[in-house]
Amino acid sequence: MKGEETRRRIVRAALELFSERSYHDVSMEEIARKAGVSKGGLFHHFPSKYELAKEALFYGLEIWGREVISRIQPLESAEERLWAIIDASFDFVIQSLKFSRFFLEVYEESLKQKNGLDIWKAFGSEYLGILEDIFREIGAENPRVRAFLLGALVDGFALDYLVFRDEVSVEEAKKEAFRIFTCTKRS
Amino acid sequence: MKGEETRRRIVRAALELFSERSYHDVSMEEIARKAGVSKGGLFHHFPSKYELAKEALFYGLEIWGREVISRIQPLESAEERLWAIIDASFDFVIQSLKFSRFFLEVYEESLKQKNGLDIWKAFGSEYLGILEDIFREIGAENPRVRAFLLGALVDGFALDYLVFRDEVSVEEAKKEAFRIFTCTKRS
Amino acid sequence: MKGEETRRRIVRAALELFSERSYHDVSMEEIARKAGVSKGGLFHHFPSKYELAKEALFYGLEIWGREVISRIQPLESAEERLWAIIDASFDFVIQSLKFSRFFLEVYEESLKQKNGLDIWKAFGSEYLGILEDIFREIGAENPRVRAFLLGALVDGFALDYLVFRDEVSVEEAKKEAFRIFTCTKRS
Amino acid sequence: MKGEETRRRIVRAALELFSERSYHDVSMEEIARKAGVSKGGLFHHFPSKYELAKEALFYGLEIWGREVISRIQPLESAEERLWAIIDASFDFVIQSLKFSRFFLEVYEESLKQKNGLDIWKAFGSEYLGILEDIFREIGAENPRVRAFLLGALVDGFALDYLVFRDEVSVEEAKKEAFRIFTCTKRS
DNA sequence: GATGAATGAGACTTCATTCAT
DNA sequence: CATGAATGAAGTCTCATTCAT
Repeated sequence: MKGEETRRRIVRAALELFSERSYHDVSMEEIARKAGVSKGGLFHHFPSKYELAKEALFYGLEIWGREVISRIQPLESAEERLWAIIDASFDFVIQSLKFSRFFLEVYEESLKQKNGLDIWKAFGSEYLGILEDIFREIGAENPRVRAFLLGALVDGFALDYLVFRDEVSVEEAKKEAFRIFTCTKRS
Repeated sequence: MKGEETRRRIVRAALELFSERSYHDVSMEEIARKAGVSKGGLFHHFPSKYELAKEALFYGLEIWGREVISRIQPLESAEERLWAIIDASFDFVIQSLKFSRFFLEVYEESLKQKNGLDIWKAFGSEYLGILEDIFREIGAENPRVRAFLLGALVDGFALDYLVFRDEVSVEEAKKEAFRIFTCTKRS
Repeated sequence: MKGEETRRRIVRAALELFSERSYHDVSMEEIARKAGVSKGGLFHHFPSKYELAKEALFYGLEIWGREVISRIQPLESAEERLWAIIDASFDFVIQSLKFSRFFLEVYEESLKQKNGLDIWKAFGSEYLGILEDIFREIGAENPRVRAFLLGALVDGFALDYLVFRDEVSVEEAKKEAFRIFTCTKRS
Repeated sequence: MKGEETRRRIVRAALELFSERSYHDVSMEEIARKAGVSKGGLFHHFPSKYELAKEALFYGLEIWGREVISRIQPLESAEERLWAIIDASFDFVIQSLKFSRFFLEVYEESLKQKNGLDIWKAFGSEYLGILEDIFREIGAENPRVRAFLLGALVDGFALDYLVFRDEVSVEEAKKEAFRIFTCTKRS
């Protein structure tokens, strides 16, 4: 199946470019060049730039998701699993610093589409579900909300770290995040 | 001075539009129309779209900053002040939901400029300094990092709330955030 | 190949327009209209106005160069060849009066480009080489410099003739130019 | 008279800028800044950019003309005077290399004006008259045309020298020019 | 399946010029 | 005399998308 292979090549090229520069700064022409396809070829496989970006984004998220899950699976205690997630998330964030920006941009575009928001919930819910279970085990008062906050923290960290990278140590940040998110005040 | 008044009108128009739609979706033409100026007039006051956006962003940040500080000032205990900040920050995020996106976009543009990152540090440092003092008083192990994490949480919250607004209650989020950020494990 | 044909049509349209009016007075829109292409089509074939102008200029120069060489080839004596060149050069200048202005304008633009001067040397050197050989045969003291001066004279003539066309006869100018450039003082 | 002084300052600023960069590349704003005047001030003194450029050009030409004449006056023989002119002209050309380009540009603009050509003849005729007298004394067959050719040579030299400055020595060029322009074949 | 020529709308920006103050 | 805010037309260029081959 030659088409499938081409399609994958396009998605990978797009993901790389979108992870480096902003949605509007990457042109279809450039993606085509990088993927070794003609411009027409792109539109043969994807009806629009937005659809391609969306697919590239989810491709990236899936890779990351699998990574996280594989790290968690062998672990027993909720705290260990939480640490593994924080560890993996923060690492991911600084490995592909601009990825979150890409996330936001695709999100931005999705707002202009009909029912554009729907695609996000599916993904987010799965992630939140895992965290929620962990926080419930730990004994947090409001596991769902705490899960949401950790997600937000990771996303925000991705943004801010770009600015303050020389003032904050990632390892310290992980430890502090772990510390506060495992906090269960009893009183 | 007539110029100053026009300039302010432009900044306000820009802020409004940028808070609603993305940087690339708002054209200078549109800003001009909304401000009641000619397109040329815009460039008389601002050398480029980016500079205008930057000014509009900082105009917005300043408003918000003043609001937060006025809420904090009368408060005595560190915990009260922390709550006031969380309260104000989350409220601000909800009120002008898209503002953070705008923040990110200007930030994005600034990466393309020479020394583009510098402008952020000044603002961020002031904010972080205030938080750091609070966390020191509270007795956090690593006040600087915790301050940074709260900043990140707020930024991330702004993003994610757009997607999950019907699943998460802002008030619950505030409370949970306050809970974990005031956590000081002694053990 | 359809693209090649369109490209040629564009170049020809550009040459015509640039030969009539100045670089800044001719807009890409106008060239597109004349070539029967859309504005975007121009930029599909040429990355910028400058590149298009450059190509149009060299297209014109090549036509002229071929003409000159075909006139020279059958001639034996150096003096005959010199006359043929002067004859052809002055004629060319009169025929396409504004062409030299165009030459100068592209040259002007090239100064703003990196290594912009390089393109001229190649062309100029070939032309100068031919002249130098002729002057050496004639017995000029400094054939290289004299070749350069004849080139300069032709270029300057192109400019000045625009102003003084009703005071100077081209044929007389040719003769006088031939007279002084064949001069070899022995003393 | 304060106005006169301002006017002169503007003309000088304009001349400097136009000698460095092209007519279209120099904006009225820039001239105003350099002259220490407001943009409105420029238009108070000159009705348009073209008129200002024209005045600046003639201001430059006059300076140069006076220089040449002062060098010639004390000289007796026609050959000495010719040498002085060639010497001065070539020197002038390389001192303010871009001046001739400026000349051409103003000329270009003048073509768009009604009766735009007239202004040139006056100046050119004076210059040509002086040369013509010299060539008549020397015994040239066609003094008028030869005068015209020397003018053209100088203008063309200005252009070409920019490209070939490292291949041609100005002093050699002067000598060779003098040699051929004093040539009087008797036969 | 794939190509790449072609489109056309729209973007940012520049700039000479005008005019109220 | 002088200012500088304001204008509006025009310019170059970008880019997602379409379509004949």
